[in-house]
Amino acid sequence: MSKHLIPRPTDAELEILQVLWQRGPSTVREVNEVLSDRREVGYTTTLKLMQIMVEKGLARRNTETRVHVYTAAVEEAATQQRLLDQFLDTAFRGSAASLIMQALGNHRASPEELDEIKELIRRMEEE
Amino acid sequence: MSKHLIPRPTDAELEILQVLWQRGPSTVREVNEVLSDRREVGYTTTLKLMQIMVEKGLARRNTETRVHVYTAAVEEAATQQRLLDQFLDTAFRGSAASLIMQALGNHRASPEELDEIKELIRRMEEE
DNA sequence: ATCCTTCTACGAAGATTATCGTAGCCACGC
DNA sequence: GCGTGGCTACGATAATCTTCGTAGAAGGAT
Repeated sequence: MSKHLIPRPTDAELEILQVLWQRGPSTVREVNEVLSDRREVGYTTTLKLMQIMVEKGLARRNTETRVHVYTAAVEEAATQQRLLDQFLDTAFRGSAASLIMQALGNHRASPEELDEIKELIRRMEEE
Repeated sequence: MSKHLIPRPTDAELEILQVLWQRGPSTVREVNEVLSDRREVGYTTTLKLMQIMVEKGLARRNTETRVHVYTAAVEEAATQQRLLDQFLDTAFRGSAASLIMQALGNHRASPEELDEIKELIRRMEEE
């Protein structure tokens, strides 16, 4: 709504944002069905959360049709960046390198992804 | 206390864990002074949190001396790993590569750190 | 001994999250 | 035209987190 300041999404809100980012504009039912695949969650729970997200400015909705359609109002990359910055501070005392080492060491990355990362490092070293 | 399950530390708890990891065994006053450098926080607030952390199994304390000395009861690396796993899921849909790309792209890493990361990638590719 | 400081213990309040029940609305099928 | 199913709105609740006030014990200084 008001242009004030869009707050950091909570965990449940982030879960919903992920669905909106992936599917694009969606109804409550559609989002709820995606969430329900992973865990049990009531329809009105999802509805309420999405209404709150509109209030907070995290999502928009079109109320012209009877069944409202919701859209993410924040960008995926920008949101991830914000969350990452904060996570880096609180969990890794700001050391990006040590976070990267942990992430690399414990999660499978495909050869293509490794190539991408190497390429990025190469470009960074050229400065 | 009980061996049950040690929960994920909250933000405030993590902040305290950081201090314990960095300083080693510390009193409430010592921890509170470190925190106070960053933001205003009452002494009894820190005390209460540290007491709760003992209950949860996140910290231990020695009550033999009048002034209790607290120690982290969870390992830094293991805790970071747990937090990272969860963060990866909720914020990056589990894609470690995309998290790494974001982290690399937006946070300065020293040439030495880049070398370390390259070395790790090299070792991963040898499999 | 008494006062002052510093500590721990405890309870409680306020904020935030997540959850859902209930009520009411609306369209469509019959 | 009426009921049924699916939708939104709203309020309430429970759990969790964070914060701090107050009380009482324990030393140390005078």
